[in-house]
Amino acid sequence: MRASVFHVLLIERGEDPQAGMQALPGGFLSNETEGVHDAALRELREESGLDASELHIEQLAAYGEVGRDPRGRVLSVAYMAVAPGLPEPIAGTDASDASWVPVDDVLSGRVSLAFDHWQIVCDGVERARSKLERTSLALAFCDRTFTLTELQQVYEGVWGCQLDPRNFYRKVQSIPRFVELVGTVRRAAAGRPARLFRSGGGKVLYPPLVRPVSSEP
Amino acid sequence: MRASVFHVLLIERGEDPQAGMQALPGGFLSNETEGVHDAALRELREESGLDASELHIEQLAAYGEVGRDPRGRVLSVAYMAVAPGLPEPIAGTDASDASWVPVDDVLSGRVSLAFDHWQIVCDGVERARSKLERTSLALAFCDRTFTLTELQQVYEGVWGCQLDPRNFYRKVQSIPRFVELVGTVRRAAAGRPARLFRSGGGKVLYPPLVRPVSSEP
DNA sequence: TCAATAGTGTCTTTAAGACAATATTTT
DNA sequence: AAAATATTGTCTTAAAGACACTATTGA
Repeated sequence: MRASVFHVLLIERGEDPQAGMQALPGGFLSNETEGVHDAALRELREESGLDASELHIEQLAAYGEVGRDPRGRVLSVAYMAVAPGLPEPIAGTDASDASWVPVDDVLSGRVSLAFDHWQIVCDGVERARSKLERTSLALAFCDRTFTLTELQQVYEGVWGCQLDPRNFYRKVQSIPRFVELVGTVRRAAAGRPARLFRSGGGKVLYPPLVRPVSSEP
Repeated sequence: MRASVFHVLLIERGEDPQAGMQALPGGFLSNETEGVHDAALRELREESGLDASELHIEQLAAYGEVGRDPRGRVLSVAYMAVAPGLPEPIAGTDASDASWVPVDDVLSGRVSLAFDHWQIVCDGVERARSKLERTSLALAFCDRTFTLTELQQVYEGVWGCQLDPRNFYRKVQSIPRFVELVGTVRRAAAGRPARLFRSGGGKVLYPPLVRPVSSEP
């Protein structure tokens, strides 16, 4: 299996301002009885067809400086949802404007985004990188059961570095309540079958899994 | 010198809703030409007399669930400013409704707050505790020059734990670009004068200064 | 010289980093 | 048997934790 790549879901804007640009899915709060969290779920569903109610989702920050949107001082509350590898959005549906883009292409500017969405992606990526160290967030990138190789690929993909599998195995299994062995095994195309793990229930990693220094230049 | 205590600035609300309750300083955005960051500085100045433009200030999060404010779905964008020990707000001024309250009194519920401000304080405290590990945020709690004892008291006060001064001295001075010796010395009432340090310019602590496990039960 | 505070040194334990070898599967 | 992947183990180095002692001041 090749290495996992950390992607972000983008849509192509259909309307001005910035029609045709790539952007994060989003929209405006509806009526007064909708909280910001629900609005985030609704907008994601409307624009990409994804239901994040079963995913890890957390608020990133609010963006409300003047000039970030030509319509005036628009206040955006950004959320980050985390999911394991998902299928491509299906053309011809509600989600046909959506696509998964490697975060590196966004961070580096190879894909440019509308408004200040580049900054929002940066903040989200840094949030994810940081929480991988001290929380079990990495499991949100995995299915309910997973192999340690898959878990390692999450860390490598998000941190953008290579980790030694032997040291990773030892470290991960030494953190109390991080992962827990389930009896079964996953059979791959070739090679020795991998043992399956699930969450050990712990939310805080202690001692933390500290990323190598190279990750932030 | 006795241990430092981590405080939060609260005001007594003068108007309904929740008149008379303790609350975080805040208010509404003014006109369309004011960004959220500037609004935070303005409200802090108006309600407490503090000028945070020279302080460390960062956004915490946005709070916008229904039911958090009786006036409807009010969206609050919370900011956290960090300062070294400050004088008591002076009675008879704009700031006379403001006071410094130990965060423990808020977290424990001994002092109860209006709206969902308890949650906001919790989030801010956790943000500070967490950033002390991997960033030089602790220096924002110190004057421009400081002693290592003072720095240790910041960590102890924010984390709510005791640290061994010998291990702390060694650890702090081993982190590249964290602190830097300045030639001079601070003379206290009694005892050996302490060497003064200043920021070493680094913003990221690597290796991190990990808090002991007891801090989060 | 005593009380108070600052700072250094040493030993032990634990975790991280760098490696090589063995195990279990499919083809 | 060969290729592919998973897993375990060892040695070295670095960091954390637990200690006791020395240094420099004011009273």
